[in-house]
Amino acid sequence: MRNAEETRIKLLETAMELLATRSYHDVGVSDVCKHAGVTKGAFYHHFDSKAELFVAAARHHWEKGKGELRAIFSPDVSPLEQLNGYIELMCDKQEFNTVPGESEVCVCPIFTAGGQVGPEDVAIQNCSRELAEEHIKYLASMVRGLKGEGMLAEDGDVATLARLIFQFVHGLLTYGQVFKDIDTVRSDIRTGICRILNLQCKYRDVQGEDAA
Amino acid sequence: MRNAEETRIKLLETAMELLATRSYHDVGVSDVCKHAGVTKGAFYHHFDSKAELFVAAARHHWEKGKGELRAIFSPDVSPLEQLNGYIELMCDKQEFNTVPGESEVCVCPIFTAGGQVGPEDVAIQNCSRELAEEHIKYLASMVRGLKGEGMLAEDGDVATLARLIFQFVHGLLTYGQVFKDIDTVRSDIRTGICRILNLQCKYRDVQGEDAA
DNA sequence: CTTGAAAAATACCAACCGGTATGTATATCT
DNA sequence: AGATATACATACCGGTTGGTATTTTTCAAG
Repeated sequence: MRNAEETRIKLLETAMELLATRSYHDVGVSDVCKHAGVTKGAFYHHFDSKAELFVAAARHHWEKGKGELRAIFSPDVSPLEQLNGYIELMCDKQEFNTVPGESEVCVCPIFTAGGQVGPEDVAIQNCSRELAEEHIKYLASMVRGLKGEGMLAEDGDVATLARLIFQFVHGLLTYGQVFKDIDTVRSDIRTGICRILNLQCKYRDVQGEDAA
Repeated sequence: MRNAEETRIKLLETAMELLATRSYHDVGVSDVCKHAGVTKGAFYHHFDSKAELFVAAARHHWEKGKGELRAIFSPDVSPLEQLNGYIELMCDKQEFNTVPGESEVCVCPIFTAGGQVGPEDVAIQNCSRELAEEHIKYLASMVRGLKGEGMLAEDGDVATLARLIFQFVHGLLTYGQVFKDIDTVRSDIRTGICRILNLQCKYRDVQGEDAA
């Protein structure tokens, strides 16, 4: 492997994959290297420390996923489709990361890691906060859309609702990870978000293809 | 310290305290011992392993808190008071665990740990699930009460609603930990739960003492 | 081809962590 | 009082982890 950028990205993505099913402290540098097919020498050529790797990996992961988010929350997508798209995306991400026997559901590695590092790894916490805020902004635009179309049965501050959805989804994913029950996650995510939004009932059912 | 039981409990509670602000892998046996004022010899006299300590600590913590929960969710407390009591309890617990400069908000250590250990520490995961289920049962009884009194503007499965609340609260606490913002937690917990339940608006405001 | 810097491999280290072996003081029972 | 089990302390071990020092390979410019 001669391409430096390729190696770097390989390390970033491997780190994220491992972080999806294990905790920050559980994922060692040697682990990442082994799974990426690289040696520690190569690793420390590209990164100064483990913490720097994970911050970079989180940012990379986010930037990579941003395209999907932007597509879903694009202004030319109706708010309702945005909601359905978001729910589907979240479920698909879990499905993608599911290793049948091992871990059935993973959480958003970035945000989880932020909660699990002590005050010493302040860089990771900051990164976690920053990306969470961006995520919530996307949700806010969706909520604003739904509100604008009068689809919400109850009034509520847009920023607050977006934050509540984010919080809920994250707790839901943690639940899924602990209980290893992706079906409940799939079902609860829709129910939960709709109730938090107090989306009018007539809009709640997914009209499209729901043949599982 | 000649009292064995006292030492054991000291270890259990110290473990829980440390786990409140750090991750499972971050809290070492030596750490617990140091903070508890005992040596590793004493520790391994009482527990076979680190995992066993934390399982025991979680159970102990739960049993200790069960009294409060039972008082709040007692049948002779009105459902609405149950809700307010639960919210207050959750906030108070955060307040209690807050170390001003260090960590502003902690999460429920038991459930969080369950999500952060790999498949090897299956005992911890099982304990985490078990206690979460018990917690959700308490919530379910409250939801049933609210529903019975017709306070919910929208129908919904009791078990599902209880689960949604649990998931939300947990995500909320993680959010609080990452953002170190207990005020948002205090505000969001009420809003979030009320919206998930779709509690009728007239019941939402806390009538009693809210002088902060 | 030579050269030189980037990229990656090998080997290694100090620190740490879970766990153990062993020693010692105290309480209880006979 | 002597024997014995409990409660705890000290010291240490093997493995792992983050990180480093050094060497080898790659590859493009001159």
